[in-house]
Amino acid sequence: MSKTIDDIMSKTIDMDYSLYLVNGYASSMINKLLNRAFKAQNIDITTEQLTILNSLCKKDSQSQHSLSTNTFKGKGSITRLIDALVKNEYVHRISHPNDRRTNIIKLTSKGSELVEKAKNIIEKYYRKATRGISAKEIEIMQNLAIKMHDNLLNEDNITK
Amino acid sequence: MSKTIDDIMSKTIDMDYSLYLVNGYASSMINKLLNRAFKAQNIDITTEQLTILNSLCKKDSQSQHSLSTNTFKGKGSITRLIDALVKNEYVHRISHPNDRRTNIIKLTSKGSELVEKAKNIIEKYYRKATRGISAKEIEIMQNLAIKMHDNLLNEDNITK
DNA sequence: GCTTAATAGTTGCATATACAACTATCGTTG
DNA sequence: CAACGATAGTTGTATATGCAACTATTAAGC
Repeated sequence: MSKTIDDIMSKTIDMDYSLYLVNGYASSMINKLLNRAFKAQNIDITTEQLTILNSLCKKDSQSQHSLSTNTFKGKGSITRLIDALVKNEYVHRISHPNDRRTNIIKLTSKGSELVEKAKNIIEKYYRKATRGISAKEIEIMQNLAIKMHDNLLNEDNITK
Repeated sequence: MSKTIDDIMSKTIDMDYSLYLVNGYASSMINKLLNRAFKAQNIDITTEQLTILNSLCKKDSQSQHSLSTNTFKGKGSITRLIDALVKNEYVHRISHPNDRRTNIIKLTSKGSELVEKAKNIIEKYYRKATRGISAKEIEIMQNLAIKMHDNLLNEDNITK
């Protein structure tokens, strides 16, 4: 007998279920552990900055606007994350030749190497997190998370 | 044919799957929308602060240490969140009579009323997020998120 | 009882994000 | 081509978190 949504929501003052989603406990936990692991191994990066590098691995030489769209981050965050990445020489920030408003972000070789190192650590923690969970279940969970994200993205009141 | 974990992890440089978890896109999206909705309706609260109030609804008069454990937040965050809650008179911060190190946090009537108002908004967005997803699937996802969180909590290297 | 260790909470510093105001540049339209 | 609006990025302010150093108080061990 599984709970219906109304069972879940009708609990007196118990917002645990929805707050579990809102707070993203699992996400923030693995995020924290990863950032701690990077620091412990003297890898000068954060998971948030890695999101940018990962996007550049898939498609190099993106504009900041493109990176903002692809990583679901605000343009202000992008500016500051790239500031940090440039400082560490993981990317170059180059002015677009035909549009001086636009910056082109290019992965450096140092950046590529870093991604490979970080990838191993991420995989390690990902495996820890998913211990005892089948690949099928993981796939279900990922698809549901994506679906929820899409549901919210498609809200009328989300224009920015 | 579903993907195995190795299928997922072996992709060349594609960390999307694990980064989707790490970044908690769905969580941060609903979190953002909720905080925006609270502001739009002149409800002076954030989801993070609500996590504290929710815990107090379940068990009032907790110490900050207890709240830290129950909400998975660091003690520094607890201090500052309660500063904000006290300022808005949603809680009282009272010195423990027998242990002057400890503060007891008590929900005020204003705090209780606020939780009820916020609960409706949270439920609304929770329903939007889970549109087209069955109650059974939601339950699966929640249980998996809890399991992943537990997996990481039980790591040897997590002592603080 | 005194010393030491453990516990509870606060605070400073760094990172990240949301939001809004701002600058600079490009495109469109008359 | 001048004016207007759209677009790309930057920056200031506020909130939240992690982490480490710190104070204050209590508990434990001798």
